[in-house]
Amino acid sequence: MSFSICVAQCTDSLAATMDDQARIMQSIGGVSLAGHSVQGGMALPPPHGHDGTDGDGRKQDIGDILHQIMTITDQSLDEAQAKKHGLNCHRMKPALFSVLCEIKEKTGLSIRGAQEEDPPDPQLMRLDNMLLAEGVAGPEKGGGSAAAAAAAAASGGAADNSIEHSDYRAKLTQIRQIYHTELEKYEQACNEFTTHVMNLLREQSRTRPISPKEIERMVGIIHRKFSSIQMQLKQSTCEAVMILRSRFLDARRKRRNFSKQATEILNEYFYSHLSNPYPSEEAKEELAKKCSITVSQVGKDLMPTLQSVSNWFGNKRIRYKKNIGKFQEEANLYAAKTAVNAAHAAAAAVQNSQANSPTTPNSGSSGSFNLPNSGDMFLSMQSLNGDSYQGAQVGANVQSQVDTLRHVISQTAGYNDALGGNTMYSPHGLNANGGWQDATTPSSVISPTEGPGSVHSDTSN
DNA sequence: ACGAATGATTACGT
DNA sequence: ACGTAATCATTCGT
Repeated sequence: MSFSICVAQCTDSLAATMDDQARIMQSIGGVSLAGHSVQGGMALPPPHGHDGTDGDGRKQDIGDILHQIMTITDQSLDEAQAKKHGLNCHRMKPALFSVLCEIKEKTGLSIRGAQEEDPPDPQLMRLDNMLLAEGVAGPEKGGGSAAAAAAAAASGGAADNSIEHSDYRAKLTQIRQIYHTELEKYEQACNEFTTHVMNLLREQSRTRPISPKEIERMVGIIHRKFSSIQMQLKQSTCEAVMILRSRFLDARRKRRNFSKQATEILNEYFYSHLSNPYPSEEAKEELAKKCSITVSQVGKDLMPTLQSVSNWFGNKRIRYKKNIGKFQEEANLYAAKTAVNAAHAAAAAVQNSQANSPTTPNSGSSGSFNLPNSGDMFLSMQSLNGDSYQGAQVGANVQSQVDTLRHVISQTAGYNDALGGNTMYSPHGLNANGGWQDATTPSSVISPTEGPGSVHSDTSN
């Protein structure tokens, strides 16, 4: 469509003269059509000097309309609505619209500058990954809370065995919650704003030409803006998690020792399973639970978690292996304790079997691990020390240990092994390679770093 | 204050 | 995933 035709339409509807055409064109040209080859053989005559006021009035009229269109977005919504309606009904509207279309076509070509560089922002990706890894983003970690609930239930009402851990998790879920609500808010706001803008643009496209491409571009801009806001949210969330994490780790770094009882229990297990001190998952759990139960919760002693038990055994194994001599005394001590347990258990068993049927050996087991594999223990100590000290040792320790061991005894199962002398179990510790060898391959290659029995055969000490 | 003991973490291997 | 070995950081006993 040519400009002249459009202007002709325009002037037709206004029943304007040729002069008026020229004036209109001039005034439009004033907008941004300078240099445009509008003429098309129709030369622009200079304005006649005599049609002054009338022409000026119309010029004013057109200018007004244009001005109104230009400033329509600056006005309040109601005003704009009213004006828009007025403009839409204006006689000159279709013509003007066409003019604007053409103008736009000529000038709008240059709007092709900032093509969205969509390659995802590496930093955003980093943040996303971190949030995902930290469990803030991504699927609801129902597994974790369910597991925690299960653990709490399993421990039979006993408090969660990792206060700090649950504290950390609580804080993390808090962060997570905030993050998600904020994110949702942003998303909602973004959508709302986008639809609003789109509606607005569609509405405006009736008065001024707006291509779908432009709307798309605008939407893209909005999305980018909002995603930059989201990035800020993600960033601050990450920071919060990092702070929480570091604080949590700091708290854990400030380690506290286990309680005496907890250490006792762990040591008992260790030395009674010296041949294979690798507690199973269940055994570890059992140990952790026992330690937590034994320990009075109000104390400031650290309650071992399953992880702690694993750590403890890891440390113990390595340190024992590194310097068996140093642990000799401890080993003897716990051997004696276990012996005491066994003795008590044996006595109890005897009593029991006297009172009841002797054919129910393990009936009293309360589902605890086979704590003192005493056969293992006795032989182990014997071979380590070279002579049979155990009787005396037991005698020396019975009185002093009875009280502290009572609770263990009550929980002890499998005492029949001790009674029956389960010699199938080979007493051994480390093999020649420095590792704990298989329980089924007996060996005499027990090599403490110092002479066997050279120090600790003295039981009175 | 110092060193030993000790719980936790890390790097690495399987 | 779990174990070992080395190491860190704190606590404990002196």
